[in-house]
Order: sequence, then structure tokens, then C-alpha cells
Amino acid sequence: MKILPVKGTRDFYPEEMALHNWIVDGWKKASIRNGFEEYDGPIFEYLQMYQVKSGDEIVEQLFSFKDRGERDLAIRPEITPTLARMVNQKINALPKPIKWFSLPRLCRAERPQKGRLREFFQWNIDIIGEDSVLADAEVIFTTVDYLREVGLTPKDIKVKISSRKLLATVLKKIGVPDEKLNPLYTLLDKKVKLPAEVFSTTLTEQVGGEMAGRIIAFMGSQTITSIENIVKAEAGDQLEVAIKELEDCACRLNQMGISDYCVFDPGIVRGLAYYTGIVFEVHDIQGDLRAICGGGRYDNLLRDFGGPAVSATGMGMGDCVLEILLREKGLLDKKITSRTLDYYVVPIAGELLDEAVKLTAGLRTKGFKSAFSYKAAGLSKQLKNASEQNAKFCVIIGDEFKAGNVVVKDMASGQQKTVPLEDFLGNPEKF
RNA sequence: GUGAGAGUAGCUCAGUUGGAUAGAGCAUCGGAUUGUGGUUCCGAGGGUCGCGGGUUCGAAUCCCGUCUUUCACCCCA
Repeated sequence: MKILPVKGTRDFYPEEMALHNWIVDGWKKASIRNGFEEYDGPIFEYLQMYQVKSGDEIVEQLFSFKDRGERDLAIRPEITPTLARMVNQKINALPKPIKWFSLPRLCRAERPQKGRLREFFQWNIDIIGEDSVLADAEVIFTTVDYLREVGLTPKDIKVKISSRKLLATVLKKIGVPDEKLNPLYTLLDKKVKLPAEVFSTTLTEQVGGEMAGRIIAFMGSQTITSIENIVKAEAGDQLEVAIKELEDCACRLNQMGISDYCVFDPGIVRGLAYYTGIVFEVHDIQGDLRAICGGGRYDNLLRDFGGPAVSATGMGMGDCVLEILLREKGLLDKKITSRTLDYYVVPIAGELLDEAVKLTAGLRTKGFKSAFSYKAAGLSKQLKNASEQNAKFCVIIGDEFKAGNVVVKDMASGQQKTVPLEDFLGNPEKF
């Protein structure tokens, strides 16, 4: 009976695993050099935890089950609720600001499509307990730090930055009533995907022509300062605060040297309601992929999970879209493989296999990645095997072993020399 | 959950109007090659044509169902 892999899942054969590890290791290194510490939680939690933030419709989009004690559980579709739970549990004991990262494996019961599977990995970084936009800037910097390291340039991607606070205050000043804000966010979030006319008509249906015109003008703003042409800020009001935050953030990003990656874009809304301040997404410049990552400030989340009102800001990046983009940009063409060896030991005759096994074990004991041929096939074939496994050196055990010697061959240059086995094993790197 | 396209060897694909034993390249394994790799040459293995049903003298080919997959919608934490 043939059993297929489950829809929307991936098998990681060694080749794919090597690539996956390369991505995950990059995330990890970028996190650590930016001062984040790793955490993780269980891969399933109480189903209720995911309903707190996102409501009941979320249940349709995750894998849930009952355990034998009739508890409603769910495989984690995101890790932020776990983070909130973990931080809340120890909030008083943790030094602030809390800078944590995680590389969770997540599952969502959605229909797979481009850049979106039912099981995936996501890089998460969060800074908790710091109100300053410096924290938002640091989250953005860490994100760019990674993307830049893997070879993406300002010609490939842009960090589009806006502010939920800005959007909310602008909409209120324009005259949108509070109860219409959330449905409006959903519509505004779709602006780039909809034809301009459809967007305009739908918007007019929701708020009327006059407001719609001003909202469209706001959404088209190229700079932070030009917003005041549409709505006026007054001293001390929320709009002034929001503008100041965005300007401060831009200033920090400039100090950090990544301005060329960043752009103000009031079209960035982010789907869910819990964002409270700066929000951002990274997009490919061509714009034919979904967002590479998204994040922002969510100052109420810990409180919503039964903790104190502690501010937080963070980012999440999935592996699927990232991999598609890197492949399109030719950044995965270089060899990413787990098949490498320091030494490949070649016995020429069957009776020399004993020596090959002993020598290989000796090299491994000294910490060198080494392998031997299982059978004493022709030298030519064994050298070919060594090449295929990307061996740096071959150690040939043949006739010269009668005099206690082996031949060490540099696979890159082809040069080789005969050396006493004892000397070689004593200090392999010398040869 | 809704809609559209696709499914032939491990991979990429060919297969005439429905016709006889379903092919190629790459990959794998073996040999040329009993002391010199990345090239080359020769050979082999590998298929329930996704699965089930129907039409037909005859189906990889046509029809229906189903599964998988791709893309879009919903949603996007």
C-alpha cells in the first residue's frame, strides 16, 4: 500500500535539509549577533489560546484535536501567543528589555499555494518591555541584517514602513467612525491587490465619496511630512505623536545604515487588529510574491493574555517565500551541501581495508570529517567517489604501505606526496 | 471552503486520429579501468501511464468520479 505525504508538507532529503539548515543557521546567527536569546515552547497548546487574539474563525485555519481528557488542543499556527504566555509567567523575574528569538515549526490548515504550505518554519524576533521606537528600529535592522547577509540588495527588496497609530488617527480625523475602523483596515490592506477603480468604489460604498477621496490621497503619500497636506496635526495630539515616531524611526534606521532598504508606505496596514504602532513588511521589488515578512508594535498583547500592560514589538519571517525569492535571485546557486569531507581514505587492495578503517577512525577521533571506501574498488573509481563527496584530501593506502607510507593527495590541486603513516596521523594538517 | 489548469521512470519531458512489446535525456548502478578523480564510451535496472469506474474490438489517449499537485479566491496570525 502506497502512502503519500500529507498535503502541504515537505520531505527534507539531505539536499533540501542542507539548504534548510543554511537558512535557519543564518536566522540564528543574525539573531544572536543582534543580541537576541533563543526560546521555544511546545508544538501544541490549548486551542483557546489562539482564539484570544484572533477569534473563532481562526479555528477553521488550524489543526485542532481533543486529547484523551477531552481537552481542546491545537498545533501551533504561530508562536507569539506562546511567547506572551511564557513571558507573562515570569514577567517580574526577567531583565528588561526582553530580546528573544525563536525558529518554530508551525502548521496551518490552509490550502497550499505559492509561498504558503501547511507546515513551515518561521523566524520570530521580539523585544518586550521597551517603548522606544529604537526597539522597532532594532527589529527592522535585525531583519535587514539577515536579508542583506544572504545577498539581497535594496534593488531586490524594500522594507515598507507605516504606523497603525498614524492610520487610526488619520482615519478618525477624516471622520471615520470607530466601529468602521476594523473593516476598513481589511479593505485598505488589500489596496495593492485590487484594481484602483474597484478599490475606490468599494471604499466609497463604505465611507462615502468625500472621505474616500481623502483616504486615497493619504494612502498615496510618499513622505511622512506630506501627510499634513491631508490632515492637520495639532500640538500634543495622537497624529503628532505618530508622525514623530515614524520620523524618529527613520532617523534610527539612517544611523544604522539601512535607509536605502527602507521606505515609508502608508499602504502597509497588516491584517489583524492587535498592532498599535509602527508596522512594516518586507516585499520583493517586483512585487509578485507575497510579503517576505511582517511585523510591528503590539503593546496590548501581553495584557490581553492576562499579564500586565507591557509593550512589545516584533517580526515574523516564513521560510517558504524567502526560499522562492532567494532562488529567483540566483542566491542559492552556490553549493549548499552537507556532503563535504576533510579526508577520504582509499585502500587499494582488499587486505588494506583494515588499515583504512583504523586510519579513518583515527582521523575522526582527531575531529576531521573522514570516510573510507567500503570495498577496495579500482583507484580511479574511489577517487571519483571522493570527488563526489567533496573530499579535500585523499589518503591512499597501497603498495607503499609495506614501507609504512601512505599517499596524501590534494584533490583541488592534484598534487600528492608520500609520507609515513605515523607522521601523517600525528599531525594530518601538516601535509 | 470556492474556482481553474496539470498528473507517463527518481527528475525534465516525448508518445501521431483511439491501434500491436510505452520512449529519450538527466540521475542511479555496473563495465571499459588491478595505482590516479571531475571528461568520454558501452551496458543494466527502474513503469499498475496517479487511482477507480465507464465508452470501445482495442484506452497513456475519450467520458465520469476520486486523490495529489500548481495557481488564484477566502484568510493571512
